[in-house]
Amino acid sequence: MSEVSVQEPAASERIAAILRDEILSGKIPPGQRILQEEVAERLGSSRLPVREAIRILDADGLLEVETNKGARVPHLDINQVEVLYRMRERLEPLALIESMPALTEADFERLDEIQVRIEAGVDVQAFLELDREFHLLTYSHCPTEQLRDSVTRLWNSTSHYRRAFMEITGARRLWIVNAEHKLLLEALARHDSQDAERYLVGHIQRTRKELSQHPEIFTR
Amino acid sequence: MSEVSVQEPAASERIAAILRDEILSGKIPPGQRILQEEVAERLGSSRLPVREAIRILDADGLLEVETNKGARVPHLDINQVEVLYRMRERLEPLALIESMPALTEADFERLDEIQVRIEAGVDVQAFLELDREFHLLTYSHCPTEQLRDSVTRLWNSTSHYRRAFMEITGARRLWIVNAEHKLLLEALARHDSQDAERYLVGHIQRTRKELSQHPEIFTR
DNA sequence: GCACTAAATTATGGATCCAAACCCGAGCGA
DNA sequence: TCGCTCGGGTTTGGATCCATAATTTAGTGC
Repeated sequence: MSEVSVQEPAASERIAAILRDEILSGKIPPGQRILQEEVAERLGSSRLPVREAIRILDADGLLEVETNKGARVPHLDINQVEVLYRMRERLEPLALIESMPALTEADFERLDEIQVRIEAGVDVQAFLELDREFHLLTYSHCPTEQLRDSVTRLWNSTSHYRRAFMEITGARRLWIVNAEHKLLLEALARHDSQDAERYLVGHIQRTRKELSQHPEIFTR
Repeated sequence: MSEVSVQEPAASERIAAILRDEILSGKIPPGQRILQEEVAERLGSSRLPVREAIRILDADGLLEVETNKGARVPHLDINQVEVLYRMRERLEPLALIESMPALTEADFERLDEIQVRIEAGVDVQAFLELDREFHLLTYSHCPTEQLRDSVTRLWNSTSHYRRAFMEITGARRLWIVNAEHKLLLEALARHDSQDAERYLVGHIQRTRKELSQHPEIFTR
């Protein structure tokens, strides 16, 4: 048999993954409604797995669901995003501390590679994906699933505003990100959790402050 | 017409609410499997809204779902619960700070009433419910839904172990909880966010440390 | 008697059909 | 002209039936 059938994920998860990509990449912008039938037809399934996928993405913080009214990508205001960043400032250091001891040599190589690529210069979309992979990789060995999920949710819901920010400011101040990333990497390599936490918090705080200086991002 | 029809919630939400109660009250203990058909028959619906309810409770942190294998109440080990408490120590102060300015006179009256009831002496189940209402009420005006939801999730997933702890230790050290609650209330009444945060963090930290001295709670 | 296999049972995942809620626009009246 | 009401169309929610995967059990050979 040529059909290898490597434990196919459920259709609902496949659909959720596709929609997740489309939302994170900005193809489906905040405020846009998700029509079950449209998605079902486009992805070749019935509405039922789409409904389950919507629930999954709701849990991921990528959709908001209202009874009898359907699902849409949330549209956040500047205050909500500020609070999400403050949550990040508190949770991500914990995730990092929990994950750090278990980081492998392969992880460090990948982190270096990501950082090299970012410094080589990339477009906004590529930067967002690499930056996301960079940070989530540093948390990836955190043994508590709920902490990893919470952090991922925060990244999900703020992704659109990070992109809007990058598109406005361009690569002008990217050198700061690079400096912070490299300091963080170096602290991780030394297994210095104090320094790592300090650099990480500073990194997130700075982003929050810069973001809050561009309220025009949030005018719909 | 006698049918008032006050915007009936969807069946899936009704079922989710019932199951949530049963899990939080310990009627469905950690490790127990949730059979869709059994629930559907017991609550008088088809399996479909049960499936949606399971997704909702998954998002609430009350169930874990595995493809083709069904849903069960998660069974956490002591390390995971410790991390959940550390998450609480970081997130709940933020929720409190965000919510505090909007607390109303009615809120304070209710908080006092809860505290009086706890001090009057109640059984374990009543204490857990009152304690939960007490803290979540102090966060209830936090304008960021995702922060409120995160905190609620943390309370949900640790609820069973709080009960197990209370059942072992009894009301012996309840006076400490009461002292902490009253100090917290007094700081809230003064709108002193610094003191409030300090008391709250101490309260959660102490609970975490006491819990970690009873590893027998986690032996399944 | 034990281990491995295969069939039967059980439980979950998905498709289709029907019911109920929501939305929007046309028509009517003030 | 503006606002309200009532309908038709659209969209979501729920029930039933079927397919598929997991689990258990019975059987067979060693």
